Amino acid sequence: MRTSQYLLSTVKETPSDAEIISHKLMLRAGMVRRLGTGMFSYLPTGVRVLRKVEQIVRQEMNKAGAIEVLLPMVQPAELWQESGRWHTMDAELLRFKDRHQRDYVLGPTHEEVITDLVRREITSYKQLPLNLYQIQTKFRDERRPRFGVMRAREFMMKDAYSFHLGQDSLQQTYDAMYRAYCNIFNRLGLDYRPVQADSGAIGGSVSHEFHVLAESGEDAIAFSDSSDYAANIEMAEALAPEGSKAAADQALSEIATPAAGTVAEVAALLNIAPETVAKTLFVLADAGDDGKQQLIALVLRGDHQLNELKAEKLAGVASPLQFATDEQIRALCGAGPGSVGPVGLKVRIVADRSAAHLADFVAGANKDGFHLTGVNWARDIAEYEIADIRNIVTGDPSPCGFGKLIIKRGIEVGHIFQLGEKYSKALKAGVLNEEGKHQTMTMGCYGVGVSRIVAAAIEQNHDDNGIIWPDAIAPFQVALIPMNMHKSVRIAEVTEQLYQQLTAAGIEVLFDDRRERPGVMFADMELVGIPHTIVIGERNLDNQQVEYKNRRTGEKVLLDIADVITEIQQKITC
RNA sequence: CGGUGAUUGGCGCAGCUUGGUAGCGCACUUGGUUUGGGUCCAAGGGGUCGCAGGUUCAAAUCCUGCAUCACCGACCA
Repeated sequence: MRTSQYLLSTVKETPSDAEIISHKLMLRAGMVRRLGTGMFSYLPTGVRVLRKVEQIVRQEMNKAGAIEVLLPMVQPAELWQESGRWHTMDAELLRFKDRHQRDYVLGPTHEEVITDLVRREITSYKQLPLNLYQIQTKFRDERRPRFGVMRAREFMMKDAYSFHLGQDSLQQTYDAMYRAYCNIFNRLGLDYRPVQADSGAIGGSVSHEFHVLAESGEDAIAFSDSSDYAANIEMAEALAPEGSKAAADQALSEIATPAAGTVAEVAALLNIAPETVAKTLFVLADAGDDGKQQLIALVLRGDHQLNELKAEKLAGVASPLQFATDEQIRALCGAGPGSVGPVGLKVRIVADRSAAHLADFVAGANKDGFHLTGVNWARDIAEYEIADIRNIVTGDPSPCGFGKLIIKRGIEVGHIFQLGEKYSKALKAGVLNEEGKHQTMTMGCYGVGVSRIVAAAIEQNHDDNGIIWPDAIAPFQVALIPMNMHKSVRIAEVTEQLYQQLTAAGIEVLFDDRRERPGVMFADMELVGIPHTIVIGERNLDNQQVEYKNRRTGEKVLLDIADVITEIQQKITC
């Protein structure tokens, strides 16, 4: 490709609405333009990268035995009503009507459509297992789209859905997808980690997220510093503190703490560490027989944070998790949220493992402006349960039993999930089994955020001058930069010849034939992030040489013109 | 959805307090100059000042409403 015939569309200044580096660089490098909130037009350079990512995903999916399909983006409401998500998905689902006033949705995902397709096509267990995938545009009406294509409303996704007669078969495909995903991210050249994203519900570990590690990541991931353990921070188990609990030494006593509501204020006032203060939160319980929702007290160590997902999973806790209002708390405790504690409460009390390990601790007195010191479990609070309800913090022991946890940030670019029968049951998707009996299929689903990978790759690969593409997904592999081509016939001829040879060798070349000054060309090629550059100048031509420069390492070497093709082929690592 | 802020040429911004019908840099066009790291000089083209209404002799500027966009928060198979 010649720049004079290409739409490079690079810009010097950063549009003011770009926040993170990948968004800024994608705009500056002429990859995307914003059309509306969370909607982007892809310019030629952006499309090239997107297609590269797609192609790698496609190849690895095919290799893993999945079969490509293409499903409609516009889907009839009936299917969503059948699965129940017409009502449960709510605002994220973009709905609209056609000229006949029939309801439709813009597909945010395709479980319904694929399950409908398979229930029509598949009738016998002999046709299973089956793993179908597509690479297609999705639309989710996110409440807050941000970070450019990273969290856009319209985005490109690979989604695969597998169908099985039973759990064993599902597990096999799940494992195959896990390996395929590792292959994909290895080939993309990204620093990523598979992360446990769920456990429990069906038993074992049934969901993994694949995260590209980056400071700007929206998700926090807990890693063991001495094993392969990695889990979404929401899922990481917080173990009970080691050793036995200290004995109760102090007597229970009340102390005035005027104007001290938060743990930090109480700790400062009493000149004690926050971890010796217990904080008490109230959530609503499931409705009882009378239809009323009691409160449940959750007690945490002052320096810890409630993990809402863990709390929501506690038996008896209303789902979705709802916090009690100040009025409800006052009605129960006789005090405001800043002065409440577990002593004397007439409701169910759940203490976090670490909070339950405290002795002689401080807690609200259930009397405005007062706290209790010397509080002890059992002695002062007869009935309580112990559970893991907090977020892990750096330094916690790893649940795998090896090492301590460290927390890093990641961008979720893949998610594999064992769905079970959720959709196949709702849509009555079954086959006849060996006994000739109808059996509901078991499903798995496997997503890769294709457009998000593009942004994540930039987050991980850039410098002050712009993007540094891994070879596998670079829009062009080689940039040809001639010096003064328009004044030197010799330069023009050599460059033209190199362009022909490289292109003939199957290498993607961007030949900068614009009538621009060298600085402009260097800056643009670096901004766009082309990994390998060849500079053709008079000086080196005298020795039948050109200069090679590596975008990532900055390495510069002189190459004999005759060797350029073979040298470049060796340097391209994909 | 709540909070905050923004909206002036393709992009980045000034002008608004104190009303008098718009300016700078980049980009673009033309001519010259320069040519291994975003040259320099000159001359040009391009704007219903987000939309609607109001106040006023006069509104980018003051008032009201709306829209769009962004940030923080909540939310996110």
